[in-house]
Amino acid sequence: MTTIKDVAQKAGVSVATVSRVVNNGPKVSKKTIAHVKQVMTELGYTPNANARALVTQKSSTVGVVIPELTDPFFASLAGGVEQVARAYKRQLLLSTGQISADAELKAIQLLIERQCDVIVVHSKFLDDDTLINLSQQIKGLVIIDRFIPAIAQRCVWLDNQEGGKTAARHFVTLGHQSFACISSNYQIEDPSLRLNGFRQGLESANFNLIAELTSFSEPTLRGGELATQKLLASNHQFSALFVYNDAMAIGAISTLEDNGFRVPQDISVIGFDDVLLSRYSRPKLTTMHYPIEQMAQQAAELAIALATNSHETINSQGIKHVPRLVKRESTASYTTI
Amino acid sequence: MTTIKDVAQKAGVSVATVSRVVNNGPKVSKKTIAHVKQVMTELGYTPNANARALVTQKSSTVGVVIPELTDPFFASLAGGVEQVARAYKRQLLLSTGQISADAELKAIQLLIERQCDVIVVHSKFLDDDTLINLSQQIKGLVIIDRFIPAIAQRCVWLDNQEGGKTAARHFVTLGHQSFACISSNYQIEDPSLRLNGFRQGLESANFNLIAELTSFSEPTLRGGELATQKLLASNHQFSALFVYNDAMAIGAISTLEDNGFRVPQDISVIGFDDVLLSRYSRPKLTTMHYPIEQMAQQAAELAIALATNSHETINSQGIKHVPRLVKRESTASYTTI
DNA sequence: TTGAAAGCGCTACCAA
DNA sequence: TTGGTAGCGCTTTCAA
Repeated sequence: MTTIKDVAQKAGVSVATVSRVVNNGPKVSKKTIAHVKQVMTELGYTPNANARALVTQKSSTVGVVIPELTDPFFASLAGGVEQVARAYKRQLLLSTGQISADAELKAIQLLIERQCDVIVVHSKFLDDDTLINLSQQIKGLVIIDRFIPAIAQRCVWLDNQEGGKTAARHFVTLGHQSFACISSNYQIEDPSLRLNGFRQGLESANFNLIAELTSFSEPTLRGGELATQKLLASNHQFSALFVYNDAMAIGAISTLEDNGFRVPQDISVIGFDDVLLSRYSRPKLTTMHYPIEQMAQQAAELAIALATNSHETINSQGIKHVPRLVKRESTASYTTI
Repeated sequence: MTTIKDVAQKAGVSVATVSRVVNNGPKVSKKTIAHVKQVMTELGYTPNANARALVTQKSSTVGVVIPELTDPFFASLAGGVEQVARAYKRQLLLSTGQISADAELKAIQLLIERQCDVIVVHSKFLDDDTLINLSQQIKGLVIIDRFIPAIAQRCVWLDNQEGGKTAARHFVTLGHQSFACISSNYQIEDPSLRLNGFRQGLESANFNLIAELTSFSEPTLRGGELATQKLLASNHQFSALFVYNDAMAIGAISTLEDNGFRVPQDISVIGFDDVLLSRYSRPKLTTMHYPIEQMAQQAAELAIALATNSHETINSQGIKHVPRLVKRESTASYTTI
C-alpha cells in the first residue's frame, strides 16, 4: 500500500506538504502542488480514510439502520439516506436490525464503533428509553417512522392514525355504508394506529366498524388472502375495505375476485404505503401514500445538521408527515344497483 | 469519548491488558477480565474501529456497489451481500454507481479509501480493462452480473442468453408457432443477450422471430405498454411474447388485455427476473428466475475467500448461473380454438 | 511556503 | 499473567 510517506519521499517534500495538497490546504506553491499531484498519480496513492478519521475525530460517514434490505420499502428508506450521504460526500454505512431489539441495538453499536456520528434509525423493537439514551450519546441520531415525545426533535414520522381517518373519509364521501378492515397481527404500533384512525374516521361520520369485519393476519400477500377469506366467511356484507398495506390489499383483491366480487364495482379497496406494487396491480390500487424516500432524505439532512450545528429548532411534534390519498382504480362510488 | 486509556486508568491496569480483554486475548486472569469488563460498561466504552483498522491493517468491512438502492432488484443484491457481511461480523459499506462509468469508479475508489478489501461490484459502464486493473489491485474484488473472461475467477454472472433460449423452448413445447419479443433499449449487453438467446432458441426449432414483432422500449411498466402497442400496430399475429423483464411484461399484459386479448388464453407471456412483482400480478407471471440474492451471497463469500486465502479455484467460466423457468399463470398451450 | 514532530486510539511485540 | 512502548497513516500545531 502506498502511504503519504512514500509520496513525500518520492516527491522530495515533507509529509506535511503532501497532506496539504491532498486537503487543498492553504499556502502551498502551485509548483509543489503540481509536482506532488503528479507523484501521487504515479504511485497510485489513495489516502487512508481510517487514519484520517482517527486524527480528525470525524468519520465522514452516514449510518442507517433498517430491518432488512430485501424489503423494497426499507430499501427506499436506505436509498433516501444514501442520496443525502452522497450529496455531503459521506460514505454510507448500512446495518440491519432484523426484527429484534437485540439486533437493532447491535446494529447501532456497530455504527458507533465506526465513529459514525450521523445515524438514521428505523427501530420498532427498542424501547423508548434506550432510544432516548442513545440520542443523548449521539448528537446526530434521528429516529424515522416513530414518534417519541421526549425526543420529538429527533423524530421524522408518519401520522398513521390520520391515514386511517383519511381512508375512512374517502369511503364515506363515495357513499359507502358498510365497512371492513384488514390489519396486521405484528406487534408493533402501526397496525393499531391505522385501524384506530379508520374507526375514528367512520365514527365521526356516524358509522362503525364491527368486530366480525375486522380481520388480522400477516402483512403479506398471503396474509391479505387469508384475512379476506375470514371476512367473507363471516357472511357480513361490506362494500368498502381498508387494508393495512399494499401487499395485503393486492392479496385481498385477488381473493375477492376469486369469489365473484368485482373491484371496485362491488367492493372498493384502499391500501397503505403506495409501494411500487400498487401501480402494477390490476386494478391499480388506491392507497395512502407513505413518502418514505423523502422522509428518509429529510431525516438524513436533519441528522447531519444535528451532528454539526447541534441545535435545529423543531416543534414538539417533530417532523410529522401526513399520508396523502392516491386515488387510482380500486375505489369507486357506492351504488345499489 | 471514552478511550482505552480511560478504561486502563480507572481499572488500574495497562492499556495492553484492556486490549486483551476486548479482543478475548489469551493469558488474562478471570479476575482481571471481570474487573475490566465491569469498568468498560461503567464508562460506556466503545472500541474505536478506525484506530483498530489502522493498526491491524484490516477494515472488517464489506463493500458493495450498485446503481441505486431504490430498485428492488439491486436492493436484493445488496441484501445478499449484507447477509454475508453480517455472518462474518463485518460492516457493510454501500456506494451507488448511478449509471455512469465515472460514478461507478468513484464509488469503488471511496471503498478503497476506507481500506475496504472485500468488494462486490455491479458495473455495467466501466470497461473491461478498468475492471481488470482494479481486480489486480484488490484481491477481494468480485464482479457480479457480468462476465469478463480475463478475470473469470472474479465473476458471478447469469447466462442471459441461455435464459432467452429456455423461454423459446418453453413456448415451442407449448405448441406456439408465432412469436414476438419486447426488449430494452438500454445500451448494456443484457437486452441483446436475452433477445439473441430467444432467437436462437426459436431457430433451433425451425421458427423465427420477424423484425416487425421485435419491439424496443424503456425497461419499465410504461415501456412495456408502449412496446406492446407497437407490436399490436404492426398487425402481425403472435401467440407467444417474450419480454425483457417483469415490469415490462406486466405493462405488456395490461395493454394486451385492454385490447381484448386474454393472457394466457390468447397470448402467452414470459417475463424475466422473477422480481416480487411477478407473484403479485394477475395473472401471476411466468418468468425466468434471476437468483440475484443468492448470487450476491455467493459473490460476497467469494470476495471474502479471495481477500483472505487468495486462491480459490474456479473454472474458466467463472461462477455461472443459469436462469430457471418459473411457470405460473401467464403461459398456456397454444390452441387454435 | 515548508518541515519537524506530537499524537489520534489501538494492537502487538518484547520484557518482566 | 501483566506492562511498556513502538508505530499504523494521517493532520495539525509550531518553528523555520
